[in-house]
Amino acid sequence: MLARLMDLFREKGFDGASLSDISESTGLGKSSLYHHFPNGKQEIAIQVLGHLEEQLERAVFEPLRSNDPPGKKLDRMLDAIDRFYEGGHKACLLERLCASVDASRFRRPLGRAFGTWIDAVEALGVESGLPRAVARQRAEDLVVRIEGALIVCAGTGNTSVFARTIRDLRENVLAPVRPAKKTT
Amino acid sequence: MLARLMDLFREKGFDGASLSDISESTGLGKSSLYHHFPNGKQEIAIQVLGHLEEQLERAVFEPLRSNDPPGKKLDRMLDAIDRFYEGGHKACLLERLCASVDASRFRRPLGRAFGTWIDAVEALGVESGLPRAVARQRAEDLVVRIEGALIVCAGTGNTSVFARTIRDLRENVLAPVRPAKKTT
DNA sequence: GTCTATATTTTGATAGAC
DNA sequence: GTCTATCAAAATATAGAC
Repeated sequence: MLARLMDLFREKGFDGASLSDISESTGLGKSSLYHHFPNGKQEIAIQVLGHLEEQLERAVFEPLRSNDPPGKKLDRMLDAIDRFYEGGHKACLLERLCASVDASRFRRPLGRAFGTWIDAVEALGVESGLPRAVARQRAEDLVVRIEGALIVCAGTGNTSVFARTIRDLRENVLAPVRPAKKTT
Repeated sequence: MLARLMDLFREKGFDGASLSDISESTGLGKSSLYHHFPNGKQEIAIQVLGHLEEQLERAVFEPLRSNDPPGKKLDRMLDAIDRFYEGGHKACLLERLCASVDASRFRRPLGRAFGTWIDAVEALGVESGLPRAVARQRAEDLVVRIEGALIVCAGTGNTSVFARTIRDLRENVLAPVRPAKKTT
């Protein structure tokens, strides 16, 4: 059920998904929805966010705990991410909630979700031998580029940007630091 | 007036900005709005998008036409972009419209705006001596990273990610191609 | 727990006076 | 060109039966 609701919010956004949509997508009447979520739509979104964090846990943290080498772990993370966004065809719930009018109400869970994600990738970078500052930057960059690629794909209708972004990330997130190029 | 409306849509998104908001932000009654925009809210958004394209023209194309060296042109572009997004504090109109329920109605102008932007950066890369394919990729990447950085800043409340992204882009978008690093 | 029915507010949009 | 007044539809939310 939370999975269906997540699909709905990813498709329509928070402001765009009405209670009627929610009712239809769950098969429950509005009164039943208020039985399960006394605080209405906002609470539904927050519970859906919680559900996303669980999936993030499985997609990002679980690979991280394995005994595979870091490069393999990164690959498995990116595989999971690619699947989750269906190659750039499906939007990010975090982004959809960031873009809602009530974004301030989601600030805390949103900040936590982004932080969790970034921290996990940073830890992987550190594990693979990168200096912490570099690992941090690259972890932020991974999330930035995935979110951005989803936007550009949605705006242009061209999902190849997402595919290429994932490919680039595979090659570059854990790459050894190279000396800076001199500017002319 | 279109500037005020653009601010409104950037702040609240398309679904989140009601006609009452629009009325308040412009100082016009609803009937007056329908006098100027007979097709209602959708037409307002499309005209605001047109206004954005003009600003994009000034911010992106005008620097491109100067006689400065490519690196200088890129710097001026990124300065304008940094100003436009106020260092990551203000959202992107394109993204807000991508994230609306009615996104399909904006698909054409959105695709055109993204295309214009990417094409301009690609041309700059070619001018600076990059192979076209590389220039294309980097141009897409510039837009991807700016859009993504805005999302992450909005979600985490930390605008330093935007600042660093701009800095990275300054150094890397036009950098000469370097041989790929071998994987272990 | 789920339903039908309804309350209340807000939405996008129009009519018509000035 | 702008206003007041108003519309029908849709929004969120609740009451109360079963």
